[in-house]
Amino acid sequence: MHVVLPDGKRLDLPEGATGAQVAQAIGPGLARAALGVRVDGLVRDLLTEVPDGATVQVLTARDDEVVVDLMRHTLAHVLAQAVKEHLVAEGAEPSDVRMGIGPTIEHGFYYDFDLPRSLTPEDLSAIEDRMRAIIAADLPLRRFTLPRDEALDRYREQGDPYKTELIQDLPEGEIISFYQQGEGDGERVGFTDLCRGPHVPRTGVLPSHFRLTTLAGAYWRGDEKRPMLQRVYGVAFTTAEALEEHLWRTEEAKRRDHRKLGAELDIFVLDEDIGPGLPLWLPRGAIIVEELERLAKEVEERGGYQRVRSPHLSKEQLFLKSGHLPYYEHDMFPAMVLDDVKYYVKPMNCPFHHKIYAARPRSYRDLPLRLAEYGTCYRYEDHGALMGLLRVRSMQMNDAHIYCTHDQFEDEFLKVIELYLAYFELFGIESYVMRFSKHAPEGLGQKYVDEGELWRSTEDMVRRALVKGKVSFYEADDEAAFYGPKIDVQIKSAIGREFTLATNQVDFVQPGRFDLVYVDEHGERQTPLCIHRAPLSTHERMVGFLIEHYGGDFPLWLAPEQARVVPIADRHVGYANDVAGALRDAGLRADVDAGNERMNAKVRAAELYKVPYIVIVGDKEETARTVSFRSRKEDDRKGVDLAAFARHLAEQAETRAAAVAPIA
RNA sequence: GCUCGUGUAGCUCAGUGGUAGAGCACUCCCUUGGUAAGGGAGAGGUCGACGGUUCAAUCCCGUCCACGAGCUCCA
Repeated sequence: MHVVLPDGKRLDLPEGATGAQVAQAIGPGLARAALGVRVDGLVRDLLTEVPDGATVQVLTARDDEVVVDLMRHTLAHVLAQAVKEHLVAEGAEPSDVRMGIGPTIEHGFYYDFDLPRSLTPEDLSAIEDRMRAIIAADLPLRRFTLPRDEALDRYREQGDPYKTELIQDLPEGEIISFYQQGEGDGERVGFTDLCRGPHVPRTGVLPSHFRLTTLAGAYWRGDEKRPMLQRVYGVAFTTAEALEEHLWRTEEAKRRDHRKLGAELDIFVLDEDIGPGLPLWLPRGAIIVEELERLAKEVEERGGYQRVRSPHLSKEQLFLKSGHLPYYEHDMFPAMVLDDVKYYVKPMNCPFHHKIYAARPRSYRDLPLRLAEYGTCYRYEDHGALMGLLRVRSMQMNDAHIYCTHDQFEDEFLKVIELYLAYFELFGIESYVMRFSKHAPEGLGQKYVDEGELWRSTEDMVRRALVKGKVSFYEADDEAAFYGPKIDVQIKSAIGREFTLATNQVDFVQPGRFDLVYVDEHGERQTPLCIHRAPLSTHERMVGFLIEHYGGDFPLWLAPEQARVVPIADRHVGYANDVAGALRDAGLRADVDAGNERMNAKVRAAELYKVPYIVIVGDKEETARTVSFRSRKEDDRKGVDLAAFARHLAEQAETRAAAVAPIA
């Protein structure tokens, strides 16, 4: 057999040659440095046979970004071996230490275990020490294969339900590969794992720049009905600098965490007496929410939306009609019973808007009808899912429902997408992913209304609209709403957790259930389509996200306190009040710090509060009717005309400017 | 909801089987200072809640609640 090298040279090899033999044939130096191979573009390890005629490139430590994944994968096995050693050393039976899966993830790896006892954070450092010892021992990895039946017997004999199940899910006749590192030798246990690979050739090449980070529970195969395993997470890098940088970034992210900044900047609080997931907006937070609403109202007014208002409660029958009961009941607060009638707090505004649509006959001339309301909804989210403002139980939706004909759908749907893209541009949101969330046929009648044909045709319609609008997106099965497919905009929080921000959903179900109709140009009664949209998400989640996005350093229009005037001495308080008054007259939020403190302390306090403009006034300013300021937005200035300064800030705020031009 | 962890003053955190401390913040007094902490005094806590063990519990045990990490779920 032969392989082709990247430079086009042909290399003849004995039958069944592995990646290691390719490296050896090229040269002994390369053989020592080799960590893996790239076979026809795919990363493989040195232990696996290469196919005849393949193009093979030998990978070394220089191929950092590729081999780091091989290393992480092998580190997961080393972790598993270390955990096994750790527990066997304290007397556990080796067969009681069961392994789930141990894949590579972004920045590192994890491994899931079913163990005779719970691991504690103290165990982690002991396990880490054992991992380092395994690396120091430079154990060679050995790859071998077994036919599916033999592999199955092997794990059945060991009474291992997890690996048995994994193999059972592989197709009949499949050859199963295993990786083994080390032989049984005193306290060192040999470790063999069912694994597809690829791995580095020996543990000695693994970097010491790794750290076990967290201990957590994880359901076997991600299924909440199945046993919960113990998951150990680790991060690993090829250099100490990369590890340090990662740990530093993690710390930095914590400083941006909206829960921390939200408390420091007095934006919101959560109170035990009120309940989990029910945030209180402090005055400063309320300002941010109201600025967002002001923006949305302006934009929607231009977009032909009409504002409506609806109650927080309704009788059961409304939600039976809408289909929220039973499809959505799990997420609703339980009913309250009054005079033998059940009332529910609303989890969504749509049924109310449908009733507003139905409040009078509609003609095709009324469509598209766009009804907007930032209604407060309540959803009974799982305790464990709650997170600051990003996942709450009381939320104000940036909601609207667009009723339109099938012909109008594409246009309206794309207009909504354009709307939230315009918002993202305003906020400077660049890293997001559009997810086209579709149903899963097996969920029909359970998670999704049982209308298979309608689901398919609606999804096709959405896909056509997206393609026509040249929007880049990916498709995700089993992520739709119960009433139809949707577009979700996925973003990441400061600490890296992914969640949905904006959403745009199609509803082909509820208009029919509510007998919503319009009379078309032929006098026929037709059922409209409904688009649910929340381009600013919920105001809770949006503010939570924006706090992190800006690191608390809001653009002027969103800043709760836009300017703080600091008088240098008590005799300047009068003029400081004049300055604040002039700014307020210009429509700005400005305060005077008249407290009994030195100016330095006041400047510091304002800086910590991230006030965009700190205005300093003393004798010079008072005499000349000017201000001096330091700003988070532009260069510091002294002796600026007060009226010009007020105009400068007012213009920034009115235009919702991100960048600031200097004062003319 | 599940697994693990945490819970002491408004915040950040010490601490002990004999009912508690620091720094910052807060209040008052002195200081009137030109761009990130001037000085002093004072006030502030049922040590998350409820049970149990004990002569005695903030500390040990149990249950619950809240929060955190992750899983599941989701705007």
